[in-house]
Amino acid sequence: MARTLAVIGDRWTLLILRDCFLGVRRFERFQERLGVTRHVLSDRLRKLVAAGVLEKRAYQERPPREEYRLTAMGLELHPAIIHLVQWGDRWLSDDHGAPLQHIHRGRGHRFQAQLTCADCGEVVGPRDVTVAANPALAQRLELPDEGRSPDTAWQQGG
Amino acid sequence: MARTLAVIGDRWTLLILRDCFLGVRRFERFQERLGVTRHVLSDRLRKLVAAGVLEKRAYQERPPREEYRLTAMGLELHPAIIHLVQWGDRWLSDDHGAPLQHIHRGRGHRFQAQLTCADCGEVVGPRDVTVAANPALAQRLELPDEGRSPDTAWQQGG
DNA sequence: CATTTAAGGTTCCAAAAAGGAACTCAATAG
DNA sequence: CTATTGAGTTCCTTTTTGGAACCTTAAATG
Repeated sequence: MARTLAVIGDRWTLLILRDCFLGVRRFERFQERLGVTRHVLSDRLRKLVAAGVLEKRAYQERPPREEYRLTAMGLELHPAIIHLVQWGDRWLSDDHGAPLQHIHRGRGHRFQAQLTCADCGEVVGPRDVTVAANPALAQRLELPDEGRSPDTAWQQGG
Repeated sequence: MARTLAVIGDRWTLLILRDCFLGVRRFERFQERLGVTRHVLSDRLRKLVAAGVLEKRAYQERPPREEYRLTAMGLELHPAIIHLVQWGDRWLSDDHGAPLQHIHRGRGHRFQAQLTCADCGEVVGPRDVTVAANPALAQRLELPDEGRSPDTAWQQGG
């Protein structure tokens, strides 16, 4: 998580990426849509390119103009971004609901995100996922132990 | 997305919530695990409680001691957090891989997150989801139009 | 009784990041 | 020759962080 946040964990980066998924590619468009200062936008785009999340390519040569596109790495942020957006739509909407709805293309109905296990296809909730130390590594990280195992410790019981 | 980021969009909040899902509940534990300054931690916890993502409850009265737990709202961030963690594990791991692995409890195998449609159960990728203006709202937001419709504009097509 | 320990914070000041507005550069349009 | 567009930089002010010390309640120790 710390690694992920080092790349996308600041006030603007996820908004930039969200706009990328909506088709925005150009500096001026990001700037006018987000209201971020040009300075910060320039910095964030440069870092995203350096991290491999976006790539910069010329879309014309005279005059030289550049655009930013999601790489394969960037495209794989899609599930996380969808879930974050839908969480906000669900819990933080004002009276009228979200301004945009997600649609499942090819099916035509509304798209509601759901987390499943790629191996067995089951829908999973928070209590269905637990963690284990990577056997390939020495134990670098001590898990907290306040009398419960970590897999149940999040529960509201008590 | 802007609404979501107003709640969870800073350098520390998602790390705090990740630790919540790992069973951490107490101020001191967050502080020692994350290395965040007490000042910032105090501020973030207060804001998360105010937003309804965490709740503060006493776990003993003499001396008074408090702990922080995920609410229903907070628990629903689980899919987003899982996806973010797995994205980092996949794209940003050093040579040895992630320190922790996710396990599908009750199945016993590794858990690999996958985004599906809650309506029809299909696995969906970036190109399967599109957006439409909420019909219940006037069109407040102009989508970018650089010669493509937004649903295909993200594609790498040349 | 004075001291120490523990949890859960505040306060204060220096350093880093973000906001705002103007300026640059290259090329094309009028 | 002047204005415009796209994509940035530069400079300066305001906000946020980081670091370290201090405070409070209450029990435990000597």
